[in-house]
Order: sequence, then C-alpha cells, then structure tokens
Amino acid sequence: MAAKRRATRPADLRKAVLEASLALIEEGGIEALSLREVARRMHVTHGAPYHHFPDRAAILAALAEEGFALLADAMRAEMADEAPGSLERFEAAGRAYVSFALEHTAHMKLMCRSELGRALEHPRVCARAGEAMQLLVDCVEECRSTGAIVHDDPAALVLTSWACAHGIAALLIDGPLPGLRAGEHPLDLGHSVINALSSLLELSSRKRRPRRTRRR
Amino acid sequence: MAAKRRATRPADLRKAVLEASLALIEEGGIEALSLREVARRMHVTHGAPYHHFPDRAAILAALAEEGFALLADAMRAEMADEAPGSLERFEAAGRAYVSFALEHTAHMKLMCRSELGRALEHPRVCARAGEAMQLLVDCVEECRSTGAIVHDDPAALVLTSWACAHGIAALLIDGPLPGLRAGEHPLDLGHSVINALSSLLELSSRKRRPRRTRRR
DNA sequence: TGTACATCAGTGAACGCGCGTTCACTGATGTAC
DNA sequence: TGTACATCAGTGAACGCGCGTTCACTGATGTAC
Repeated sequence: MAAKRRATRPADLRKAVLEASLALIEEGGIEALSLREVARRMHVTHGAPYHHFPDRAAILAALAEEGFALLADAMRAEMADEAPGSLERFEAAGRAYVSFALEHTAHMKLMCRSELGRALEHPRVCARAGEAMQLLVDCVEECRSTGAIVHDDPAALVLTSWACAHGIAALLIDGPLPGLRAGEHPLDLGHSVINALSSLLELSSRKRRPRRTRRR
Repeated sequence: MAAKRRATRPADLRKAVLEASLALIEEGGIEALSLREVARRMHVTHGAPYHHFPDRAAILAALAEEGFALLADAMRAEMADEAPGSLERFEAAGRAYVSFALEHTAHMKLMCRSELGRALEHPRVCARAGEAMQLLVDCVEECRSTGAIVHDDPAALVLTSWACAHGIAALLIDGPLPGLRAGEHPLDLGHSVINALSSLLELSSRKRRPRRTRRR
C-alpha cells in the first residue's frame, strides 16, 4: 500500500512544483503563488517542496529563467521561416513575442515584475533576458544591412519595436483593453499592432531608398 | 493634551490613507499595500481607516479612478500646447503618457493589473479609463482629417500608439530594461520611443501625400 | 450663556486565517561487500 | 543471495508572523432649545 501511495505522487516533484506554480500565477497573479497551495494541489505535505527549492523566491527565479528561454526559443522558431534581413523576419519576431505572451501569461508576469521576484538580480535570469533581446537587435541590424529598414537610430527602433510588442501584450493580459475592446480576439489585436508597425517601417523605408528594399 | 494628540493626526484621514497607500505601492507593489502598515505610517490605530473605506479593495478602486483621471488631465494639458490635428499634438499625447507613468508608478501599477484590484469592474473606474483612451482616438482622427497622418486602419494605429507608449513605460517601470540599459535616463528612453514612432508616421504619411502634411 | 443630546472618528482588544519556514522522523531505494 | 549501511524525499507537528476585519468603547465636536 506504500507503493500505491507512491504511485499517486508525481514522478518528478520539482517539475510538478513548477507546473503547479505556473497554474496558480496564471489564475491569481504572482502573489497568489503560495507554497502551501502548491503542495495541496500536488497532494503532498507542504514541507515536501523544500527538498527541491530552498524557498519561494527560488521557484520564481527558476520560472523566470525558463520563461526567457522559452521566449527566445519561440522567437527563433518563428523567425527561422523567414529570410534573414527581411521585414517578414522582423514581423515574425514581433508575432512570436505577442503569441508567447498570450500563451504564457504566467511566465510573462514573472518576467516583467521587478519588485516581486527580484528575478532579474539572478545572473542566469538576466543572461536569458539579454539573449532574447539580442535576437531583436540582430534582426533590426540585418534588416538595415539589406535596406529592408532605413532608420537613423537603430537603438531607438529596437526599443520602439520591443515597446510595441510588449505594450500590446501587457494591455491584453493585464490592462483595460479586454474591457474596452471586448469581443475581439486578443491574438488578432496583437498581430494587427505588429502589422501596423511593420507597414509603417516599410513605407518610411521605401520613401527614402525606393526600389532598394528586397521583398520575396 | 487631548488637543495636542489631535494635532498630530492628519487633518483629513481619508486623503492621508490614499497618500500612504500610494507610497506603499510605489515601494513594494500592490501586494505591499496593507491597511495595518498604512495605519502605522499615519500613527493611527489600524481600525481607523475603516471609517473612511469599507475595505482594502475600496482603496485600490479609489486610487485607480484617481489615476485614470490624472492621466487624462496630464494628456489634455500637454496636448493643449499643440495645434489640433498636428503630429506634434499626437507626440504630446505620447509624451504625457510616458511621463505620467514614470511619475506616478503606483497609480500605473494599479491601473493595469486586472487580477488584483478588480478595479476595472467598477463602472466609474472603467469610465475614466475610456475617457483617457478617447483622447488618443480623437487625436488620431483629427490628424487623419488634416492629413498629418495617412493610415488605412485608424483603430490599429490607435492601438499601436497606445501599445508603444504603454510598452516603453512598462518596460521602464517593471521590466528588464533598467537592468539592460543602465545609466540612461528612463524619461529620455521613453521620449525617444515616442519620437521614433512619430517620425515613422510622418515619413510614411509624407510618401503617400507629399506636401500635404501641415507642419508649423 | 448654559444644558442635553446626537454624531462622528479614533481606540484597543480580539477573532480567525493562511502563510513561510524549520525539524526530527520514517520508510523506501540504492550500494558495497 | 543476503546483510549492513547511506542516501534521499516526503511526513506531520510546530514556530511565529502579519494580515483583514469586527466591535464595544470613548471622548471631542456640533446642534437644538
């Protein structure tokens, strides 16, 4: 019967803790993450998780690191379908960001809430965040080298693109948008913002270097 | 001596509760708002605030309403300096949003965190939020009527502008940006994003309707 | 001017609650010989 | 194959804590006559 009890336990408690934590955060935000509730959901004593994480903050840090890694993977995957240096690739990066944010709201909340997790103080988390950002930086630079994007200040453009993608995601997840634009599919709204930014880039670049932009 | 004790109390406890709450939220996020800590800071018993607010949620709702009203006021004030229908007025709206967010981080956190305050379920809060959004909608419409902005899909453009302003504010307040771009003044980064978006709009509009855009 | 009463806002004790964390324990599993 | 031991992960009781909320109270202030 001991074996039977064992069988009902999750095979890998560490992984199960992370999953249950994500579910809690998704439902009620970061402050809804309680080790005791996590243990309760896993049908395990509330002391058990301490064999896998030193404390609550360690769970948040692990999830934040995971989140940034997943984001970078999602961006890479979506960008891989488009030619380097093309505006389509830039769009793909934005779409991937928005899609990731809407699909992984719990990760997103963790990744962008400095005062709570203090996750970005962990060097590994910070490195992962930089990795994701670098994908966008490189993408813009490639687009400038091919002429798909003409812009004086690439750093400002990177920031603007990131702000657009992050902003629409934040408005859709947390903000007043779902209330004010009820009935519209969040992902559609998100992608329409990416498209709008991309078309502005295309129009403004064409004007200054007509016929030089490469489009498939 | 009773009079002396009285003198040390805030003249208007309701107002003082709101101020102390803002300070707490600014320091540690919404979950750091505790009625007991608020009372402690006002040198008053923890039962006292209940004479002014029925519960914790009521404080959050009052602050959210105040926040949206302040945002709309700030946008109106900054926009008033520029001619209606000018791109400068559009920029002013964006600058005002970013400045407000950086100056009122506590209000901002409240206004954009659906799961905690549930503030947007209050009709008065929702009305205030709509009011602020309408300023941007009207501004874009005016710019289209003068030709300062040429764009097929004004709704997507409104959303994109809002996302840009909100996104850079969110990245600066909560996100990994301060870590990744340390040393730069947040407000400068914010305004550079607004400028970048505005210049994209100008370039893309000029191309399609050359010489028709009005600039002072 | 003085008295009686109502109202208001802060007091302080008490309630129950869920939380993070610690710790000695137990029983299952793996390993060395 | 069998024995002795070490390791590991979950148990369950206990700790102290701060919280939101309630409530009978008190004392100051305003009002009616």
